[in-house]
Amino acid sequence: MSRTIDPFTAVPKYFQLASILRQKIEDGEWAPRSPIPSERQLEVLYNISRTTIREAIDSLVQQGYLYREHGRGTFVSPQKLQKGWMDLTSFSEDLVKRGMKPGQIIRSLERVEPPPRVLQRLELPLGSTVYRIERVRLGDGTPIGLQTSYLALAPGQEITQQEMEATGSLYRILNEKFHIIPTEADETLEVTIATPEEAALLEVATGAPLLLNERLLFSQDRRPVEYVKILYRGDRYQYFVHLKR
Amino acid sequence: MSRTIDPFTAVPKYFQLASILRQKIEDGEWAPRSPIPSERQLEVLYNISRTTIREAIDSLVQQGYLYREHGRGTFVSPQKLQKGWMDLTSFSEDLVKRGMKPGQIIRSLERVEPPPRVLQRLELPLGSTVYRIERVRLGDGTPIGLQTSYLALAPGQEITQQEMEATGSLYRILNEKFHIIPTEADETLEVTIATPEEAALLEVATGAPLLLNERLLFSQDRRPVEYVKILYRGDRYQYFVHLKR
DNA sequence: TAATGTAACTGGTAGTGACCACATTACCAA
DNA sequence: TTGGTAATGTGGTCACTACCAGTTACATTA
Repeated sequence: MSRTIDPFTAVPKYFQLASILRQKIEDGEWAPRSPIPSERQLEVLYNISRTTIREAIDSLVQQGYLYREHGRGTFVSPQKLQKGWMDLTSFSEDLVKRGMKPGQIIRSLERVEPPPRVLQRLELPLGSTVYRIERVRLGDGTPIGLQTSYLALAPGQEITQQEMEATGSLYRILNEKFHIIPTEADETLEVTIATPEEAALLEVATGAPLLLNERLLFSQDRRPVEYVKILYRGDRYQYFVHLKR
Repeated sequence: MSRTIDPFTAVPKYFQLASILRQKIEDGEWAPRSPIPSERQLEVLYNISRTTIREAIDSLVQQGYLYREHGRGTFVSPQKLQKGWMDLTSFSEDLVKRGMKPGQIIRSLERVEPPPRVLQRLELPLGSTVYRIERVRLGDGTPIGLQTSYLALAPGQEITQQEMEATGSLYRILNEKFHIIPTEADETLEVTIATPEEAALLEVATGAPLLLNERLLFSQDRRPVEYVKILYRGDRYQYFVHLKR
């Protein structure tokens, strides 16, 4: 891990500095609620202008690593060890955190013409086709959720079952293969009752209470990318979000 | 509505500019996905340095009003008309958006010694007292949710029933009276079953499915401020979040 | 002793000037 | 027509400078 700034690399200095500072925080070198060196001290320490220092600190404040107090200093946030929200809404990571082994059964993976409601959400013209992925999500081998994803991929942009099984993460495929970086999402949650079909797949009684989670994912430029509907077993799942403003 | 920058006010120029730009976006003066004037043009238009221009634009990008494209320009985000998340997690605002009239019955409002689990969440020593507010939330006059808030207020920091009824918003009181600005929150949602007492208050059958929402609110410096538990009627409530990363 | 004021910190705001990296366009040559 | 290329306009990065606005500690004063 670099402890000094390399002025010759293509990596911006503010980014390098932010990495160095983040490292010190994560290593526990700076304790929570303790002040980091003042901006003018950092100026001397790393031989960087205050403009750049502030840019680095700004980004860490934004990410929740630091907080500022006018006239007093900049302090280390008591960290909750949480990564970005994408990790948290990633089903697999989520389960691992709860000490369960994630798994999935891919029920279907194909290009389809979805219900008009889905097209409307994805802001696509009527008659468009999208990629649909139906999965049963497992925790320690037993069903936990029933997930249907609709991806706004142009014809020609395809995902194979091998890719899904190899990476396991749909978001990694979106990122690496199609250069789509999800940045925002709208989610709703409500309670519903299991239909006979859903009950069978989730191995619960018909009429059992379920948690219904719908998500609309947006990319960098705010274009809708994915519409997902997930039905969770009410007795085996707890939804978690971390909100920042 | 200020359409020009006042250099003499205490309000920072970047903030004034951000307000002006936000206004133009909200008024629809600039269409979604259309470019706003370039940073160099704004420099001339408002007689402000590019440093300040960028600071204003940065904040609007952060808030989701604009997005940048390197080499092309800065563009208006297709807005979903959503304010900050605090407004959305505010029960009243939430209901209004759905076309219902919000209401509440304050069942109790007092300083108590809460269960140890609550103290632990609020990072307070055993034996501490907190402010507890129990409310029934109404939509169009009928019960929708059962809310219990625990506030980490020091003895002496009190809230009166009149204040609660006058402002209606707990967060406004926190902000204006105690200068506490909530900036982050952890929330969980899960499905539960109504106990007889809960069923009576919510006017549903015992055993009816409910949506249980727990929230831990943090202030600027990441100190836990409020722990809330809300039980929603499963048939009358849908939880909504907007996520950014 | 207690009040107070001031100096020396902290982060916050703002301007200027320079150069880099990327995208688009117009134009020219093959 | 095609393909390269240079000009130009965009946001991205960085340095240096100046002053404002809170906070704190300590010396001074009443």
